Amino acid sequence: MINDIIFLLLKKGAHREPVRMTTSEIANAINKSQQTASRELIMLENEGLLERRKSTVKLTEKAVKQAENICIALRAALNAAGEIKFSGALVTGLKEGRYYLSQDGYVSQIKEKLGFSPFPGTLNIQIPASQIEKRLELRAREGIRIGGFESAGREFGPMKAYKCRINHTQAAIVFPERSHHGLNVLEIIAPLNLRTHLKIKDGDTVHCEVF
Amino acid sequence: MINDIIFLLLKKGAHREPVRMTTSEIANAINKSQQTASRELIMLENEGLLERRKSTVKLTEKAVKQAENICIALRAALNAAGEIKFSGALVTGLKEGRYYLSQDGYVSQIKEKLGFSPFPGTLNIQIPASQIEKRLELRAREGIRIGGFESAGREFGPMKAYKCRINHTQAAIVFPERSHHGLNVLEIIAPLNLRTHLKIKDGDTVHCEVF
DNA sequence: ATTACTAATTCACGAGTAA
DNA sequence: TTTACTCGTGAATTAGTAA
Repeated sequence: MINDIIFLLLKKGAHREPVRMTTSEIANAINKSQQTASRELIMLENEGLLERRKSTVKLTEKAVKQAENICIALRAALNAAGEIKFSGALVTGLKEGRYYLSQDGYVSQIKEKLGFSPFPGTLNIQIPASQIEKRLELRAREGIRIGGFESAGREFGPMKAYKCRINHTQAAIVFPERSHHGLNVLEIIAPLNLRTHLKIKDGDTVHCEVF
Repeated sequence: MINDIIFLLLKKGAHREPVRMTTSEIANAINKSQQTASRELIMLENEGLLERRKSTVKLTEKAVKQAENICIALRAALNAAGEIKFSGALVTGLKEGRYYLSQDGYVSQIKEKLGFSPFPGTLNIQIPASQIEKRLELRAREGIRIGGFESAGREFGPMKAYKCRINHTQAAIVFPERSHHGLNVLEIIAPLNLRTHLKIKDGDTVHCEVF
């Protein structure tokens, strides 16, 4: 899964700068013999995961990448558990949603991957700071990827979507990869105009349940 | 380090509800023989990391805690690289800081572990939503633990502290384990009255650099 | 001192199979 | 079916040393 020595070196900061550690010290730290530590270091070196220079060790970029991937996978697995619900006040956005959601590049993907044709416009929900951790948690989840594309010389970035219900109506939260909003605004897309359909206006509290 | 089977079960959501998986299926998923999977499951069961009931498996609280700790340690090690800086507006808190920081249980520990005698009062900095991710990152780091205690029949919870500089003056960020503040307020303690020392007032932008 | 080789040992693995 | 036992094999680990 993840190598003990790499984990140890990570904790010692060996991905930042070379760390002075003998094979015996490493062996001691991982509860193995000096011989095992020596052998493993040779193997890790051959795999290109670390570099040595007169009894200093430094992790390579490759090792860090590998550790990061494991970390992300673990986090996703651990979090994939709980239901996520938000509630916040309806606010008016910058009206760009209408423009983006009239781009066929987005529309066709949303139809295909989310199963509805989006109303041209986003609903913006301002969530309190207490829900921001949940927002980060959600974003760490797998989600549905809407790819970016180019159209009329302009570039449209990719985004991630999560199916949800807004006051019990089918919708989706979208996280554009390059968003103009801060962490406290959720952007919602839906097959119809939620404002008129749900009879809601700015300031009303809106509930959002991810599934 | 982290067990393949536990990782697999986590991905299958076995920490939420019992998951139906035979030893052969598990063996297949981790590229081992059915016999090895069986043996490992027995061992994990003996260690109290999972429970079985007619070919369903469920991870225990202990297993989840263990995985969480590994995840946090990994994240902390990986992130330990970058400097963390905050900047935000000085705000007035609930004035409880003064009360807490006159408790000898806290004062003596702060003297010992942070190396200064705290001015009785906290400085509260309101950070923008864009810095909340950094705040979570900081909290995932090791930090200096200030233990909880009881005094005069009242319970004082533990907290974590991180040495920092406020506008170049020595101080520390504290995270009470049970905080009244949301994620957007940082509480700072220092050896002197920072408001008068730095000549700052509510609304002024304050810079905080962790090291 | 430290590292890494070779040889001895131990322990993890999977085949076969019973329950 | 599935699970888990025994046991032979070999890979992983350590002891003993050389460099």
